[in-house]
Amino acid sequence: MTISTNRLSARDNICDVIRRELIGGKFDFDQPIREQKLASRFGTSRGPVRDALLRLTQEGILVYETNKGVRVNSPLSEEERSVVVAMRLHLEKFCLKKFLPLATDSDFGQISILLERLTSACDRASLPEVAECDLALHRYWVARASPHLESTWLGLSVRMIMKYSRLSDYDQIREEHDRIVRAILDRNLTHASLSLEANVI
Amino acid sequence: MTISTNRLSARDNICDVIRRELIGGKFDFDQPIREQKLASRFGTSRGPVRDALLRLTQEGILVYETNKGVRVNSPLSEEERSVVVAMRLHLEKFCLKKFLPLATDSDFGQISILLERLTSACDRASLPEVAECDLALHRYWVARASPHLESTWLGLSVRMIMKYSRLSDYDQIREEHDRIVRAILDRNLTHASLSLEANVI
DNA sequence: AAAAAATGGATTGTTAACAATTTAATTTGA
DNA sequence: TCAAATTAAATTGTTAACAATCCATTTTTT
Repeated sequence: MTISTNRLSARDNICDVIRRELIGGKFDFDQPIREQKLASRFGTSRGPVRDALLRLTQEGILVYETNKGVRVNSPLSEEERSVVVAMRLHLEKFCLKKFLPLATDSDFGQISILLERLTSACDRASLPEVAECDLALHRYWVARASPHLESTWLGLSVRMIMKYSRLSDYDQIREEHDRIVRAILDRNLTHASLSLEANVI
Repeated sequence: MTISTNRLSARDNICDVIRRELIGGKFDFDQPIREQKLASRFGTSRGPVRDALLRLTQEGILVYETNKGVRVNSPLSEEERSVVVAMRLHLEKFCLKKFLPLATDSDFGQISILLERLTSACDRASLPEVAECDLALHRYWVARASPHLESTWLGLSVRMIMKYSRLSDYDQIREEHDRIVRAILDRNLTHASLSLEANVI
């Protein structure tokens, strides 16, 4: 989560790195995650690692079993995924509606930068980076519109994006986000919502 | 969360107790929560307390700030709440649809017991207990229909139920849940969904 | 030989001490 | 007197050691 911190702690750092790798598909489903292994990898003790794993558990990426540690959660069924998609869409459309009127030039600048990064990641055809930039872009307007609902949105989105077969067509991703961002810069809510619906599936 | 454990650890215990108290309105909004205080109260060290607080943070009940600890999250705005309600309703109706065909007599027995507890809590007019029993009842069919989405559902529901002005009318609560459970025992999806819509608002 | 019991290694759960940071109180300076 | 700088207390962040539990292997028992 890291809701606005200056210097991010070991825990936050570990959490972000692991989440990125999980999103990028670096671990297999049901694969157990060992605390000590991560601790030595990040050069810390098991404490911060445990904290990070607990957070990811609550996000639904990992599953926890007492005295057995965590493992990568198995993927959602098609039905479950469609429910999550609908919820995320509902939430994100609400956030867009709230965001557009209060968006400043600075916001537009930030969004342009994030779109730039996403485009660049698509060019490099790097799936982990694409997934991360994709989330970061959407997250921007969610966080601006409703900090309260940011963690809810993150949980849904991360769960959605895992096992992302759709992420093969980088041209399409770039195109879809181009369209969303253009609509946002025009403050055109209808168009932005429609573009979002085409993208979040 | 405690996704199926035999003996629950200090962390799980603390987490459940604190969540219950938060739902019951024992803490004020924005009130800071001190680790040491809880630790001595539960007779443990700060470790398990930290774990529990992190979990509740991810559920959205608490807010975390680096080096400053956690505090009770401020309540959702009316708009935000209506979005959460819509999401929860969507999710829970899906779960009902999945649950009804696979429900066994044992399930019906469990649900009846949970309803009994809710009714009893209403009789005692104990708000914390009513809130807890309410959640436990709904949670039952969610967990049975889709363990994957249980934590998502919990996050939405807990966030919804905090600051529960609606929970004043205990007769209505009992009535609404009576209706939902009756529809479930009849395996009447249409009726169950409608009763749910009247309840989750 | 098969099932049950015991063993040892690996892993998680918990603790207490220490380090780093924040917060409040106190002192200092203009 | 008021604001800035300094100190002290409170609080969180991290660590390493120890306890409890799980899991695979070996031994024992029938």
